[in-house]
Order: sequence, then C-alpha cells, then structure tokens
Amino acid sequence: MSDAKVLLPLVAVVGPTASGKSALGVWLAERLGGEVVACDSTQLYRGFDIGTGKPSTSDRRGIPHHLIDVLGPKDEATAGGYRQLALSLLEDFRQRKRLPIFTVGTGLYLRALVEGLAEVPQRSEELRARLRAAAEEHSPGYLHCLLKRLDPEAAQKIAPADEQKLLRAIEVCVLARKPISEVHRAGRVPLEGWRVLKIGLIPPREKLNERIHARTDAMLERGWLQEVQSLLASGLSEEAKPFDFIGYRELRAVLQEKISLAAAREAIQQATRRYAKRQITWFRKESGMRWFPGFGDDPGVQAGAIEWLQAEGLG
RNA sequence: GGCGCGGUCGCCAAGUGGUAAGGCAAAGGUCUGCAAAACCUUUAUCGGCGGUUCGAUUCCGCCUCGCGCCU
Repeated sequence: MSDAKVLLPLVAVVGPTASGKSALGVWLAERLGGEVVACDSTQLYRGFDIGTGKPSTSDRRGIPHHLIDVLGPKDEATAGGYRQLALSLLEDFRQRKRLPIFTVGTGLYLRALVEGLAEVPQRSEELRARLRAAAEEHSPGYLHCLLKRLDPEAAQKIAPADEQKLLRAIEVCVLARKPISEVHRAGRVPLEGWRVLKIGLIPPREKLNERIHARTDAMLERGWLQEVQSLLASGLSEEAKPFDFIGYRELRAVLQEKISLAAAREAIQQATRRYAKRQITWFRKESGMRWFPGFGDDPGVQAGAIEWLQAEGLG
C-alpha cells in the first residue's frame, strides 16, 4: 500500500552561499548513487544562471540536478510552491530508488518541505494591493492596528514596521476568516516516508567572506554583466522578480548607468556577506544537524560527511 | 621656523558647559507561501596632559598628529 511507505533516506546539505554545498552534493551523489535537488529560491528561475550560482555542466559531473530552471521570470517562487514541486519529485525518486541529495541555501524552503506548512490560503495580489493602498492613506501604524483587531496574538509577534509580514498575516486572517494564530495552531503536515539527514556546512566567517569576494569576481569575469544585459534586452521587465536578487539588481543599476561597475562589485560582495550571515542565523536553529566547520570541497569535510552517512546506514 | 584650520565609534558625521544625534559598516537575532526578502536589537565618554569651573567633549594653556599657507 502506498500509505505505508518505507522510510527512505534523504540527504540535505545545508550551508551559506559559497560554502561549497554543490561540490559536496555532487561528490556524495557520485558515491552514494544519488541525484542533486536544489533547494534555492533563485536557482528556480530560468535564465538567471551566473549570479545564482547554478553549478555548470562540468561541475555537475553527469549527476542529474533537479528543481533548477523550472520557473519563468514572471513566475513567483514561494515556499508552498517549492514544497509541491519537491513532493512530487520525491515520489519520482522513490520509484526510481535513487537517493535525493538536497543542496539547501533557502532554509525556509527546506523547513516548508520537511515540517510542512499550515493550511493557509495562498497569496492574493489583489488583496495585498488594496491593503497597501489603505496603508498609504492612513497613518504609519495602520496595518499593525488592523492586525491587532484581527489577531492580537499575531500582532504582538510582528514589528509594526514589518509591512511584509503584516500583509501576509492580515491576508491569511481575511482569506481564512479566522486568526492566523489559530490557523497555525491547527498544525502542519510534515514530510512522511523520508528520514532526513542534515549535513551543515559552517566555514569560518573570515574564510567564507574571502570566498564570497573571490566568487563575485569570478562571476563577473564569466560574463555576469552580459547575462543581465541580454536578459534585459530580451524584453524582460526590469521589475521582474529575479532582478531583485543579489547582484542582478546591482548590475541592472550599472546598465541603467546609475552606479559604476566597481561600486556594484563592492555592493554585491557586501550584500552577499550579509546574506550568508542571515543564512547562518537561520541554520543554527535547525534541528538534527550534523555540523562540519569547513567547506564542502574540503577533503576532510567530505570524508567526515560520508563517514557519518554510512554510519547512518547509507552506501 | 611662523601662521591658519582641524582631530568626536571601523568609516562619514551632528552637537552642547551638565555626562554625546544620525547614517553606513559590523555583530547578534526574528521568521509557517516575496526568504538572495522583510524586520528587530546592540555598539564611543569626544587625540594627550594640565588649568578654569559645582561640573568640560564643549573655555584656556602646553604637547601631539594631519592638512593648507608663508618665510
């Protein structure tokens, strides 16, 4: 019966940008008969290749990679959407008896997949537009007050200035016709049938920053600016979601002659450093993580990782 | 050697005789469908010494460093 699924192993290589997740993922896949599944909100987008750090053909070494290039520039990536894609992909892995190796940079997406999401309504752009318009007309604390009336408990947890989270909370309350806190309390449906083995990569911050800087330069040398240029030339709106990603927004500004390339380079490096910091903050809280204090391409880390996985019954 | 200006957190920078705005960076953190996002918190005793004063970062003197000008 399909509802009595055998527990299969699922590997998740978790780490901040430039920590070598992809390298470790491929390395493990080669040795364990696995395939790589990206868990990254930006690699989902077709056409945005260099700056999102998609592994090149040679980096992939013949190992199949999934959940890369599955969205067009006008699509909206969401945690729930990712979960759907990943769930059906996992069914496929189950049938083919292959080991899924997730390389995760977007912690929220992994959590959405593994722990599930509450039964909440999807985004509604119309409702959001209305709320934003209303917020414009009223005083600054309007949205927070509104949420306070709908769900005092949720309002307490969200900062009055955090428009993004306030909008979502109000949206859920309105669409679900009940407080978001209540919806959340109703629980979520976690991933079933898979045993998740999490490998966490945390290189020393100084070293990580060095890699981030070097990688930014390498990406620029590989023609990142030209990539952005041809994306824009292809008729894509400058407002398309992927142009908000680190680097793409800076390079777009260069092409619009708002900043110099040198300034963009520094801004990209800095934004990436901060991004890595936020990722690390998120990952630190992740439960059941097996930590390795180095890079994924480090032989010592690789040996340690496979050793651990084998001890867990893999291979 | 003389004259002038200036030395306030890693950087930029306001300011006052009663114990020092802000911005950026940094660090820490939050997070259930925009997450490469959004948001929150934290961070100086004002170049050194002495004087005036109830009290000086703010006034005075000396020293020191930087910048500019002059001989």
